[in-house]
Amino acid sequence: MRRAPTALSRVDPDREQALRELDPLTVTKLWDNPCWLSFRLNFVAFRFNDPVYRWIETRYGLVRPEFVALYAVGLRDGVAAKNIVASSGLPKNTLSRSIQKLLQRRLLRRETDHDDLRSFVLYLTGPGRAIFEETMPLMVQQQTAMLSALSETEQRQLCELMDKLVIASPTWPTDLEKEGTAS
Amino acid sequence: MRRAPTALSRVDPDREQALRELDPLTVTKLWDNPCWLSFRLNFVAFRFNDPVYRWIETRYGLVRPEFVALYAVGLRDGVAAKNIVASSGLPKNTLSRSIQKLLQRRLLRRETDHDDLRSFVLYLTGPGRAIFEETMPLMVQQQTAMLSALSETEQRQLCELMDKLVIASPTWPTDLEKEGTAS
DNA sequence: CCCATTTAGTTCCAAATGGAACTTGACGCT
DNA sequence: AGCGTCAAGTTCCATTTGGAACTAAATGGG
Repeated sequence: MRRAPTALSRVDPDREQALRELDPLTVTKLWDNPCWLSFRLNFVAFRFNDPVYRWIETRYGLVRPEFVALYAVGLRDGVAAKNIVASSGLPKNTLSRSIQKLLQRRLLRRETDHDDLRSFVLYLTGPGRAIFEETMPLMVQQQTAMLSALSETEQRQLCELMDKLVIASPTWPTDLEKEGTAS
Repeated sequence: MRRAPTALSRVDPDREQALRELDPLTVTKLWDNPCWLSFRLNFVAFRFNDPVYRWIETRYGLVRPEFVALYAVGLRDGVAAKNIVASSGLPKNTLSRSIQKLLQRRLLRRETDHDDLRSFVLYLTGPGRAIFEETMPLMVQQQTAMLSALSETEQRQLCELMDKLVIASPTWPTDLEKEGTAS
């Protein structure tokens, strides 16, 4: 149960380089960790998220859940808070507050949903869309930089593999459970 | 700039199923989002992290940064707080507190590092290791469940692709920057 | 058609978080 | 050696977070 599947053996100058630049514990978590998947996912995701959210914060004064909401509405006009909650994993009171702040700053606009009077439908205002459109290319640029270590073929492979995982996700357990493995 | 690279076209019953079970905004973020990579990474990582941390919390009363610390020491005896900070992205005061709590609960033990008297070297106690060893198989089980949608070959591919990304990571920009792309 | 249950969003408040300043030790540089 | 800068870990405190209770609307039996 000790090691990750990727062979650590091959003599590879890039790998040597990476091993030298990364903290020894990080190296352990990446290559000597039975849970290699989650740590690598989190690691790569963090290297995307962290610059993005820091930039958004310093540039627009929007904190993470606020940008999550703005970005969601930017992708899909007319969503409701419940959709952002479902798609982000953030608690609904956090998102409620974030949306309030975006409404106050006139980056978002909302109308009551005539099919469900409890609910509101959200839209970007002009300034809101301006932020979205200024940020998107930078995010894509960061993604491109991160993917540039992979060939075109490998990029497509990665996309397809992630795709398969995501499609299978409804079948995954939502709770850890001790299996009834006797003995 | 609108869509993700994965073809949405193919008639695929599993995909149909997934599209029906997921929130429409989630579907947009996954398949109609120029930043498909980060969202898929975050999505899959969340589906691992969330059950794990909820279980740890209800079972042992350890909150996320506490378990991060315990797990790190479990993987690599004798690390210091600074290593956990570097490898986790959590702020150092948060980890300082988490380690204090683990010390109080006698799940961790520490000695001053004789090579650097500012620093402490951390070890798991018996009860600490018991938690680590009880949790690890459940985490591996969750990972196995999540990977079971992929064939052996695909699992190896994914591992290798993530590997390449991680190895390239030291070259990635740590800040978003407007490129000087004229016109 | 009414009442019990669920759902969208908000409010409350105790607890967690994280930036900044601080303490103590290490590391260079002359 | 002596001194300025840097690093490991802690403490302080204003802000953010998120569980739980709440309001109002929808849903679904009987």
